[in-house]
Amino acid sequence: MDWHESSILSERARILVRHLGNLEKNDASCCGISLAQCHAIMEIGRKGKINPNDLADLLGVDKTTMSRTINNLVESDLAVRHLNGGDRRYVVIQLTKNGQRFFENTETDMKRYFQSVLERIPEDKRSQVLESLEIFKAAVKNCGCALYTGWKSTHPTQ
Amino acid sequence: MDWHESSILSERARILVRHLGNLEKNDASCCGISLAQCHAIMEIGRKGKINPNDLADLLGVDKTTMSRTINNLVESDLAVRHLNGGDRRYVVIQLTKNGQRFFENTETDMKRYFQSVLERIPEDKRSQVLESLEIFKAAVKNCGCALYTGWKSTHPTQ
DNA sequence: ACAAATAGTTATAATCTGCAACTGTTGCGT
DNA sequence: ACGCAACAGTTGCAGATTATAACTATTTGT
Repeated sequence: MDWHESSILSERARILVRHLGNLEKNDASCCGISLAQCHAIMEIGRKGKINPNDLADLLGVDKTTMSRTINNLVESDLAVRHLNGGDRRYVVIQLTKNGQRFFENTETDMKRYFQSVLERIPEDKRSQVLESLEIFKAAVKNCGCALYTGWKSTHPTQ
Repeated sequence: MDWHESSILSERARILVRHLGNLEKNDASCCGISLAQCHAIMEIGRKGKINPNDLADLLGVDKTTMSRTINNLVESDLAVRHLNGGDRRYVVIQLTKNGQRFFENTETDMKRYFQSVLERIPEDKRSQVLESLEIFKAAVKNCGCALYTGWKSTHPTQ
């Protein structure tokens, strides 16, 4: 059990997440759209069509929050709700032309950003970094355990 | 200019950030403390002592938000404010005994989590992943540009 | 000595969030 | 066919978080 390596991993992942997260937050607020709305648009755009419940799970928010976020998108003419003919409980969400444009522009922006990140990585290390991110991503996703397992039991609960 | 690689990079970083972010969010809410408060505790703990302004910059929030977050911590007996003798404009924040315990427990939890992530990475890839994360982190930090540079100009602004 | 700059706090208002309770729809067992 | 549980989705409410603007207090520079 290598305690030292996991400490390094923890540190690097933390800084990375915070840095990219802040970047997102700062830049999202400058275009009249909330971060939650932006994330929703990006996921709807990638999936093409999706129902609110799955979208809520994907983004890790409550379905009521999702419902309201979708309201905002619809009011801003960025997304539309359709009723699924087969099962009328289901609602299908899709992007409008406006939303589609937003989605594509933002995806291009993100690629451009990561392009410039890539340029800051030595050329002979790029494929290694790409592969490692995939490995790390898979390890994180497969790790069912919680981040702060000890909180409930070991933390002073005020 | 390799558009394909930056696309892959973007995708992997995005999923990683969202996954770890959600993990944080879900687990933070279960111990009577907000995510903002938790982040603040962790940074105060790592720095030992820090002033509100620097802490706000570090966490990417407004200083007024920081002030209130610190209020919460003080009320919960997790941190204390001290007046800096030298320049009485400055406030120094430190953890209380309670806060210190919280900090140490959480740091241990995080290490434990990343330990189990590490165990899911093939042994012969671990040092490569660790190195790559460092490279990637540095590249992200040094990249002064914004994530969504095009939003202001190219996005439909509502 | 006095204006500008700095660190920090409070007032206000807007936004985001989730739990509880609700409607409407479907599937299942009898 | 009926009733009931399960499910998708929405709204009422109440609490938490956030930033902008206006403020106090302290220091620095001229």
